[in-house]
Amino acid sequence: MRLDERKRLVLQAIVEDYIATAEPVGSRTIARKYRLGVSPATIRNEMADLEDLGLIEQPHTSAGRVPSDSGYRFYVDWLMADRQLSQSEQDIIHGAFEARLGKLHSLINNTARLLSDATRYTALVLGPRRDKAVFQHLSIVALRDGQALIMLVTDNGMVENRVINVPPDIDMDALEKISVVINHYLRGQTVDQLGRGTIRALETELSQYKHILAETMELVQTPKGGDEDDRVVVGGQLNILDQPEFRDFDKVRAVLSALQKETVVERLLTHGENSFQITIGIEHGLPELAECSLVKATYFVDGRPLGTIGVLGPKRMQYDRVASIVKFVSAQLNDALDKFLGD
Amino acid sequence: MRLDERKRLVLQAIVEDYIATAEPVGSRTIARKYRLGVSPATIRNEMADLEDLGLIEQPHTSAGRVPSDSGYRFYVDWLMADRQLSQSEQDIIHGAFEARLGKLHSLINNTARLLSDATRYTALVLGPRRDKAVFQHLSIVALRDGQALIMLVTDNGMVENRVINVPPDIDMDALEKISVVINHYLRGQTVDQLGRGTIRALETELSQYKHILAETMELVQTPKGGDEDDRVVVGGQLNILDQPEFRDFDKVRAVLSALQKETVVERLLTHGENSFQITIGIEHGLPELAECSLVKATYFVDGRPLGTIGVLGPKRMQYDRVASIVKFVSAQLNDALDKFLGD
DNA sequence: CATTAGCACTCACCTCGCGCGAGTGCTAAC
DNA sequence: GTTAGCACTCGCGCGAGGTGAGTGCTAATG
Repeated sequence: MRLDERKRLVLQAIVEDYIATAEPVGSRTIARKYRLGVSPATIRNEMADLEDLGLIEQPHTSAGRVPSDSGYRFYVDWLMADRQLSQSEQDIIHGAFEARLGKLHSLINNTARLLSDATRYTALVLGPRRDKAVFQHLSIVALRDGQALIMLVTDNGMVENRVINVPPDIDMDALEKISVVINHYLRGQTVDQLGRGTIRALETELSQYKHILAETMELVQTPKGGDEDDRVVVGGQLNILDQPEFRDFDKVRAVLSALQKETVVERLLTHGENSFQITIGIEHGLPELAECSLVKATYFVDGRPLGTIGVLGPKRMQYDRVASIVKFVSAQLNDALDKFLGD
Repeated sequence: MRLDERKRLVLQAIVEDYIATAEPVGSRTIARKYRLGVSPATIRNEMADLEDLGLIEQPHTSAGRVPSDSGYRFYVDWLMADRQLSQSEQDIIHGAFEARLGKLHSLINNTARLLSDATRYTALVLGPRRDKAVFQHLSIVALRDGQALIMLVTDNGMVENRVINVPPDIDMDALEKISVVINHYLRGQTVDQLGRGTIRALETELSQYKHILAETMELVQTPKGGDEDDRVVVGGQLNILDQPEFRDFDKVRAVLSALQKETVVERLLTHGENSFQITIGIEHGLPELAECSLVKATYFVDGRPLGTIGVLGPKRMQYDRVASIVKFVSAQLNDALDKFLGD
């Protein structure tokens, strides 16, 4: 879509004013605030054209104009300026990643909080995919008679464990042996490429310990570490209460309850293929979140995509600011993870 | 406070009707619905008396009556009938605990969901206290050059781990040795009674591995497993949106944001000493949650208190139903944990 | 003396109508 | 092509009036 310079300026003014005020924008306002050097009447003509193009719309006759989804899209693609984060903003974010190595989980958790605090919107963080993880180490530890703990470490920093029942008379050496064998067979494999052959071989070699092996394989193969799915973290959910467009209980409930469901958030964050992407309104295909936009970025370790961070806000979102923050945070996260996991 | 039979019936009618409808209750309603065999005028006289006693109040002249905090308290202490859970309700809850052993964390997580689904209010679950936990086992596993994983198991089923840096040239045997020594010194101790002496002895014996020891002791002693505090789980937060008394954004925000803070929830659940307790309104001393009531119960393993479960709802809560559910769920949880952790 | 019928009174809440003002589209003049 | 002017639209806020639920008081009643 080609627009002449003035139409672009008018559209930009409408989008930015609406983002700032949440009120439909009138021709007079634009003429006054954005000094295009023309009268409101001219602006009105331009606005009529923009409306014909589907870039803006009127909530009702005799109201100002509001950007449509494609209006936002055009703004994001063509009009939006790159916004530099101020040095102090950068410092704050950078500082948050200074914290010492710890659990991957808390790194992800902190990122969610950081993102939501920085943007004042809701932050979504998706951790590493379990099935792409490379098996690194497994240990089995006897806890007491009849119980043992299996612990699994993968290369992307995830640690999973589970308590299992074992025959009460089993001795430490047997457990040790089992874990040595399993380690030997699984080292370096990703979970989703575990072949039937490998499993069969294990079953043969450990035929006396069927039960333990079965439990272990279940831990290894459960796609998401069981029912509690640490993969998704949501931060700052309550920030949506501050948005005037959500001054409506049904809308709030719809959004919040969608965010409760890990599958929804996961689909949201895995939708699309670009490593940085802005999704406006219904573009993601989730009707519950049709009133929201999402700015998301993938983070990497050693050039391999590990997960995604995103910021969810109203369609009337400060795209420029949020985009810079998301980019910056994901870059910081890349660095932190390289230090944490990099070889 | 002594009340004659009829006053008790009137109070009970007011509380129960208000719980059911969320509307101030008038004298006519009581006479009609609760068939006390007297006219509205008589009820009005009784109500005036109850108001003098501070058990009920009027939102404004010419409205019906609403229970006051002490009215609820009287109801809960003296008037409320024990409610039996139906067999099918019991079966559902019981079934939810049938699930196989897994991580303690997911047991707690599921309990929160179960409680909130069953009551349609918000569920709070407090997991085991870290500092009362008895050290059971520690292992150190080399991950790759320069990194290792420390893992800590305590008797109450908690498993904590942390990635640490180690000298790149350290060998497996050294790690093994360190963990043997630490295990030897710490086995059977609770975290909060770790004496200076023990620590000094460890420092002497492991003087070559100062750094690793320091990291380990930090993991052991960090009161709550670092910044991410798994101790508190909240379920069904959105249920408060269904309560008519919270059809107000500021109130919703106040409650939800209080529930976001682990410290608040923790204080709420650790307040008071009884193993089963109903807290009405401001009795817990947290002004943010002054409009809420809490029904909570402690759960045990081997007779030792491990944590607390609770249901948070409006003061206009179905105390009888919630009380039975909370009691039943905590009993089920006791059983499940005894199977899980019991010696 | 407790109970009840009757009655005047209060007050939240709903609805309706009205005026205001922001904003538009159109037309005619520049 | 731009702009001034103007009639028109329509959401919104406000105040008036009516409604109804509920009360407190008083006097009559068994």
